[in-house]
Amino acid sequence: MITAPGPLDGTPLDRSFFDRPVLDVAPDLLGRVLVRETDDGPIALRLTEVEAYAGPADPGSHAYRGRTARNAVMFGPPGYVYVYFTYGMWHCMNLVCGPPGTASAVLLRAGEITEGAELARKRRGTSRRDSDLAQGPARLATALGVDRALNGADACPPRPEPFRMLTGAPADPDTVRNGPRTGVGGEGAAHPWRFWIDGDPTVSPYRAHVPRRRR
DNA sequence: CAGTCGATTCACT
DNA sequence: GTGAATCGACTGA
Repeated sequence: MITAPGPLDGTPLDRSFFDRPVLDVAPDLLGRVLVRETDDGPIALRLTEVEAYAGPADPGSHAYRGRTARNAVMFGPPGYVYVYFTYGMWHCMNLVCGPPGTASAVLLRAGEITEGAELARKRRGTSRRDSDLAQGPARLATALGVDRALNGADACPPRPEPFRMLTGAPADPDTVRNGPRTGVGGEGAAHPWRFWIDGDPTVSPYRAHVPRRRR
């Protein structure tokens, strides 16, 4: 039996897609589809907001002070997933870009769940609006069931697990905007390396960096 | 080895 | 808009 193509079908992105300068890859990821497979079922996310982190020279990047146990995946080959744990509660997910050693990555900040919204809502809370399911990097990771166990996972695997990236429908460059990265302070705030699809309801609100108050 | 603070989110006012 | 939650990586002594 032949079924119509759905959001889970499509051409997987080749690893070479990620083997380019991160500032080229980041805007090119908008509109493309990340598929996450688990025992609970598949879920598909159309990316609407990302941020580029450009290696050891980027003051906003985890790679800024060189390689550590946490950021080691960033220093490896492109097309792999870098997951970190933050604020004692949340996970955020990146895709490594550029040749090995470049230590660049794209933070996946927001997207539209195009398949598996029921599963996402089970993870995120039953009363969530659709546009809120993956509106923010930690919400996105939660919706996809991503945690540190997936740090280093292949986003371009021979078999479609645990992730695959599909070409999707790349965003029209005329609709792509860019500006400073959310929550990034210091020197890193100067770089306008946040990219999003203008007017998309799933894009998260911009917030400037706020230094934590002393207790 | 103790102090600091984070690529955040949520509840509450 | 403000503050709490919550923990571990990183820093510098």
